[in-house]
This record gives sequence, C-alpha cells and structure tokens, in this order.
Amino acid sequence: MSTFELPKTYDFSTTEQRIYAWWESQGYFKPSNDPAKPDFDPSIKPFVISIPPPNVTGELHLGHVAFISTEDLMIRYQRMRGVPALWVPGTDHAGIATQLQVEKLLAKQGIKREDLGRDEFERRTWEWKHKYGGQITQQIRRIGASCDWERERFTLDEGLSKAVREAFVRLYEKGLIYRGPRMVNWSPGLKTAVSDLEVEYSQEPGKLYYFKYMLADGSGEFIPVATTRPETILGDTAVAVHPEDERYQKYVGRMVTVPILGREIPVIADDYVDRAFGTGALKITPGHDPNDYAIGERHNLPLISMLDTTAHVNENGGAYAGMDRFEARKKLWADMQAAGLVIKEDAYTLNVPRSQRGGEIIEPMVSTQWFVRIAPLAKAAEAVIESGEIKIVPERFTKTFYNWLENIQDWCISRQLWWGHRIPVWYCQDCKETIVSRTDPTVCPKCGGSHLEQETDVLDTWFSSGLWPFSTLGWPEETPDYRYFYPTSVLETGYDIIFFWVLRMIMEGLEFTGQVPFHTVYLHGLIRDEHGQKMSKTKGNVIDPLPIMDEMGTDALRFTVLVGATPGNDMSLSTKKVEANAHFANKLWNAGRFVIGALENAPAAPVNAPDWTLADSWVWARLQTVIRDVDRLFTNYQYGEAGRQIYDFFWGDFADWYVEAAKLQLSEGGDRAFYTASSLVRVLDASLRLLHPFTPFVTEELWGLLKRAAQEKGAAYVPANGDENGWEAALIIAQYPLPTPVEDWEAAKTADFALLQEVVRAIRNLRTEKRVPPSRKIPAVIAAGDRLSVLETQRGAFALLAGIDPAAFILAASLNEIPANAVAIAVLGMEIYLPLEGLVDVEAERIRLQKEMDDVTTQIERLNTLLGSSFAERAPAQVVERERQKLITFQDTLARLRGQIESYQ
RNA sequence: GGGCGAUUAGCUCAGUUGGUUAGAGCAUCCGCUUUACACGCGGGAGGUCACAGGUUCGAGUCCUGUAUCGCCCACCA
Repeated sequence: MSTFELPKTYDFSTTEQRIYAWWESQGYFKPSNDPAKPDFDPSIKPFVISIPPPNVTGELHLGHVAFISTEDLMIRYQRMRGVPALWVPGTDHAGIATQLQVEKLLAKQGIKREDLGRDEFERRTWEWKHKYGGQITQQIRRIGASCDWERERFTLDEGLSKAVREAFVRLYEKGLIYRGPRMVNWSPGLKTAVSDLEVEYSQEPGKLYYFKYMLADGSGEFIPVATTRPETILGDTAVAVHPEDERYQKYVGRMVTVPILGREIPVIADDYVDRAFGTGALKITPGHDPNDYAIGERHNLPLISMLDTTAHVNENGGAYAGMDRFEARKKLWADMQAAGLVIKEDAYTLNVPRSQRGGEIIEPMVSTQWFVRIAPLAKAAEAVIESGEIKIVPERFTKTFYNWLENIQDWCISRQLWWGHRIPVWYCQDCKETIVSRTDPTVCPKCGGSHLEQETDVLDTWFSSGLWPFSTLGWPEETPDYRYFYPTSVLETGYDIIFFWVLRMIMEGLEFTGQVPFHTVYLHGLIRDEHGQKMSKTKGNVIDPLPIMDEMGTDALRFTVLVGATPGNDMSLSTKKVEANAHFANKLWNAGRFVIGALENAPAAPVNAPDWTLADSWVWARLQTVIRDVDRLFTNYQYGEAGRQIYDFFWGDFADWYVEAAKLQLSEGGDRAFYTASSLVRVLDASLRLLHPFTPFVTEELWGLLKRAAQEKGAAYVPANGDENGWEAALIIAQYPLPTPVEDWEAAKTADFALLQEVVRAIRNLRTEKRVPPSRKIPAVIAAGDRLSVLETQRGAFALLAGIDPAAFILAASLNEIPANAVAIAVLGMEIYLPLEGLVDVEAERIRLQKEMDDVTTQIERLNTLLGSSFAERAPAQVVERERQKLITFQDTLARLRGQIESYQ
C-alpha cells in the first residue's frame, strides 16, 4: 500500500455501507457482556438505551438524525470505555398516524375502511407494515446506528402485546382504570377521542354572536347572551349569571326559552361567570363544553348531546338534525334573526382547538371512554424526580415536569380506532358481565355463557410506548435481559414529547416494575432551518437528510447535528455547516494519508529512540488536555463542546502545526524519522478514537488503514492494544483515550511551543506585509535574550515554519549592532530583524513600529492600572503573578521597539 | 394569566466551576500549484457580548429589572 493508492479525497459513499455491514456482521453492536452468552458476568454494570421508537410509517427526517446520532454517540462512547452497551431498537405502531396512512392509500382506490370491515382493514395494515415498516429502520442504519438489531421490537408484536395486556389488567385490578362517560376531545374526522395533548390551539378570526334568551313567562324580557358557537344553543340546558350581578339577579331561578327549539331551561347563578366578559350571561351546554360540563355537574343540569360522531346534528337538534355543525350554525342563526332574537355579531379572535393529526376542529363531547386514574402514578413520578433518582438534563426542564404532573387530568386511554392494542375487556352478552383478562376468555366466568364480545376500542399508542423500556426487554417475564439490562441508563429524546412519552414511561415504569425506567433523561432541542425557522412542508424549508448524506456523507451530517447542539436548545442547520464538516472529514482523511505516507517513507530499522522534540512533547501535552476536557464534557453531557474541542485540536494543532513540524523531523531521516512517524501515528490514533463516536465511518476506515500500515512497518507505536489476537479488531471496540493526571512538564512544553508559534506568526505577518512571496526563503536575525536556548533547539522547525533560510538565520542572546536595511519587530521581549534589502521603506517602518508601540503601551497602561488596584491584593497570587510577568514582557518589548524605531532615525 | 429559553462578528452559532487582548464555520479582503489536503495553506478586516443597575480585585459568564423575539402550559363564553 502506498499513499498514492489512497484517493486524494475521502470517498464516503463506498466506505459507509461496507463498514456498517462489517460492524454488524462482526457482532460489534451486541453488548460485550450478554446474558445469552456462557461467559456472562452479571456483576458488570451495563449501559442501556431504548431507542425512542419511530413511527413504523415514518420517513427519516433531521429529528431522527439528531437523536440517533446523539444516542449512537453515547453508546459508542460507553462501548469504547469497555462498558457493555446495549441499544435496543424498534418501531411504534403509531395508531392514528398509521391508520391514516393506510386509509389514505385505500381512498386512492375509492375504498373506505368501513367497506372492508375491521378484520380486513387490520390485515391490510399489517400487510402494509410488512412492506414499508423496514424503510425507517434501514434509514436508521444508514446513520450508523450501532443498535443490537437482533433485539429489535415493534409495539404490536407478540411480546409487547402481552406486556400491554398485563399492564392494563394490573391497573384495572388495582382500581386505577375505569370506564365512564366523560367530556373528551372528539375528532370528527378520525371519529375517535383524542387526548388533551393531541389538541392544538390556533388563533383564528371568528365572531362573537349576541342574542336574546327570552324569559319563558312571555313577559318579553330577555337575557342577552354571547357565544362563539351558536349551534350549541341546541344543547343548552341553562343560562348562568354571576350570583352578585345586579343586572341579572332577578332572573335567577326563572325559566328562559331555548331559541327555535322552545325548550324551557333555568337561569342559574354560578360565580364561574365573568361579569365583565360579553354580556355577563353565559349559556350552558354541558354536552359540548368542558367548563359547562363542570357547571352542569355542580347544578345537576341535564346533559344533551346534540352532535353525532361525525359532528352532524343529531335527533336532539330538531329541524337541524342531519346538518353539519357549521351548516347548522348558519341556519340556526338565520332562523333566530328571522325570529328577532339576534342582537349583533362582533368580530372576535377565537382560540380554535384542532386535531394535531387530522387538523380538523375538535369538538368537546361526552362519550364513554376508558380512563386511567393518574394521580397516584403522577405522585410517584414526581417523587423520583424530586429525589434525583431520575436526573433531567438540562436541569431546567424539571420544572416543566412538575408543572404538568401537578395539574394532571385522568388519562383517556381508549381510542375508537382499528389499528392498535385492543382493550382486553369482554362483555358477556348473556349476563352483561364485564370480563377483564390477560388471555382471551371463551366463556363467561359468571354465567358460563359463551356469547362474549370484546371491547372494540383500542388503547392510546402512548399506553404501549410507555412500557417500552421494559416491555422490549421481556417484561412481564423475568427474562435474563430484563434482569440484567433494566432499568436502562439514559433516555434521550426531544423536549417536545416529555408529556406524551417521557412522563408516561416514568409513571408506568414505577407502577409496573417498581423501578425507574432510566436514571437520566437527556433532552435535545429541535432542528430548525438556517434562519431558526421551524421546518415545515408548507414553508418549503425542510431539509431532507438522505440527499445530504448522499452528497456530503453521513459523518459530516452527524458531526453537524452533534456539534451544533447544546442540550435542550434548538439548533439551526444549514447545508453550509454540513459542507464545512464534510471538509473536516476530508481533512482527517488527508492527515491520515500523510501519516501513512510518513510511515512508509521512514527508515525501517530503528537504532536508538531519540528524545522527543519540543513539537512531539507539545502535541502530546495538547492531546492530553483535550482528552481531559472531553472526559469532563462527556460526563456533563456537553457533547457539542467536546466535539468542537477535538475538531480544534485536530485541525488547529495537529494538522496546522504538528504535521508541519513533523515534516522537518521526517526529512532528517534515520531514527528521528522513524520515531516521528510513530509519534504521528500515536497522535492520529488517539484523535480517531476521540472522534469515533462523532464520525464513526471515516475514523474506522482510517484507523484500519493506519493500523495495517503501522503493523507492516513495525512502527514503534501501533494503534491497538493487545487482545488475544494481538490487536484490537476494530476502532468501534477500541479503548477510548483515558484522561491522565497533569504532569509537570506539560505546562513548560506548552509555553515553549507557544513562544515559537508567536514568533513564527510575527515573522509570517511581516512577510505578508512586505509582500515577500511565500516560496522565498529569507534571512533573519533574532535577539532572543534569555529565550535563546529554547529557540536554539528549534532552529530547524523555526526556519521551516517561518520560511527562513537556515543558512542566513542568526540567533543570538543580544546584538551589538542593529542590522541595517532590515524590517524590525519586537515580540515577547525579543527583537526580530528581517534583512530585506530594497523592501525597507524607512518612513513606513517608523509608522508601523509606532503603531506597534502604541498597542504595547496601551497594554502596559492597562496592566499598570490593574496591578495598581486592589486586584494585586485580592486576586489569587498565581493570577497576579501571571499579569505581572505579562507587564514585564510588554515593558521589555516596548524598550526594544523604541530601540528599533530609533535605528531608523 | 403562569413557566421557560434566546439576545455575542455581515449570517448561523460556541463560549457550564467568574481570571490573558471574547472564538468557530460561512461570507469578505490580500497572498499562495509550500511534495496530506485548493474540500487546502498563510495573513487581514469585522464585536461598547440587547439595555439599565448590582455583587466582585475582576462579569459574555452570577443577581435584579427592562425591551424584543421564540417556545411550552392553562384558557373566558
């Protein structure tokens, strides 16, 4: 193999698929300590994540990319630390979403689900699931997700269905599930109840309708009432006023007549009524408004349902029966106008409840549903968050959790859908007994009759997804997986499904397993477009991750979503950022090519290991610092910052400086070259390990090449710790770099190299300013004072990095005479002269040096002020000393600048 | 109405134990086929860190208030 065999540009497209298939075939995605294996050791603590199961109907979007990248990063990190890491994948049957999809498909053929009947519809949905359900999991693989696919689950598969039944029956037996008529949010389009969370409110222009509620006694008196939904007049059973409202007190207890219908209903007093709003009198429709429902219960009002499941007026609506709700609104209002009952209509902004899925207007309706008595579960959930048994990251979201738990309403778990877990309840047609059972009963335990009919409702999707962390591990069976891997470690998800999912898992987990389902909740933000706008199809700003990965590679996209993110905060994503990170992947690739080339060209047989050069020591010290920082940042879930640090180190330190310095060392040949190649390998190896959780593909590919090249060469360092085969088999299971204690030499080497960098930069700067062509080697004279020894050892590196002709490079402690015809500058108390005959414009030099002196003087003044203040007494001695040293250096520099400027007089 | 977040370079954003002259990517300007990389290299310009107070020797970072934007929850007919 030679460098030239590796393409100049990293080819991710051929690499990614091959690497993923290889990882999977080698079994690297399986936990290293597995109850299924004979050498299983139950005492080793595993790291476990249950994937937030995407909808089986789903197509990959950036949200998926973000959470999968983050979870994969956590899993890969732990795996590389030697922790048995299990990531359980799977998909959710997503009741409403999937049913809608299939219905839409059928609609194209002109078929309604009712035409097929329940069984056939279910059969076709399964068919559809088998056909397309694999799409999303394939796309998840594409991102590089190192899930244990042999443990993949689906919320409707056999084991999970068993878990759902167990959960339902237990709650029922405990008296925590009840069935009854309640006011629910009804979706007329989907013809099912939906939960409060599935309703979204939108501000829309509407009208406030004012009309007369005539007294029934024929006196001609009336109470003015305002409503936004006139059609609900058909269901009115009272008019309410505030008990202390002087305008209406006299009517309380009397009867008024429902417009058009002519029913007589009472006027009641209730302090719920806001005297200042509208007319101060409120019509009460207990059947179609949650507040009215509550008032109705307080006052024992009859309840009239006047809409059917499709939101058409039913038989209680008299002449309006059969009309759509909005049609009825128009017609009724027109009729009332004709009857002289209308006062006025005002424009009014409504807060319209709409279905999150279908988008149609939700109608509050009373219907018989199944509910979970949630208060005891919520209380338990609150306790584990309060005690810290479950930690929320970022911490500020704990407030959100509490707030919701404290105001929680009973959970409506029944849905009138055909796709989902059918509620395990049977009704005996003979004796009307209700049977709740873990297994399908055949006869009624009470009367022995065999005419049993199962409840037609299915369970809310979130009822089953709430069981996910343990149902996927085998619960309710005490399986080896459940025993070993539960509770899981981290639940990573978006903050938008805290209520839907996270809290339900906590509540159900505590209830059914007696344990928290996970110890940490890590919440990520949402991905927005490059201007911070929410991505939506209507705005047309949706970025599809698949073509992005096709064009720029998976690693680039992963790195972008990981590094752009800070926990709990939304991030903006643009293709520009992905592009920049694709360049980073390419930078890695080319650094790899260089190192491999260096290995190949280095002499084969080492004689003596030479001392490390300053550059060798410096880059190693820098690397150790990065490793320590990354370790600390990972512990604090600061993945983005960790990635940035590695990026900066790799590009800014390793590639820009160390590789350049190494070129000189390599050119020396012999032992120096041999060991420099090994040093390059060592640093690159550590960098690849650090980066692997972020950009798994390019790092794995490169690491393999690097390892082989180092082995073949017999390098002093080969990127693999020994295992029984002699080598770590793959980067994915290689050890993550461990932080080491800070050693004394690090600070000194770092400072020395920083000195070199500063002087090199000053020279480069001068060169650019004087328009010296980069290729031209120039003479230089440096008076380095007490820094001479440091620079002396770095002569070669120095000359190379600054473009100095080594034959015309004078380094001295001090000069007897300032070189003539030279461009001069002073840095860190050192004088630098570049004899550039013909380029020296005395006047320009004086101006430049004067400006330099002004800058330095400003710094000196600042430091003088600072050190003259109480800072000197109060700040830690170390900090003060640092500033004092700085002042001395600046003063020294100023003196030298002054000397230089005088030489131009 | 209650809660939360954001406000840092032209744009998008980092900056979590308070401590150099506040950083990155993109954009921009100048110069470079320097034998890993032009998906690159070197150099530059660009910021009163929203505003007003406060704590501190020291504040982008901590506290209080204000403004603007955004999100969540609750919702008055």
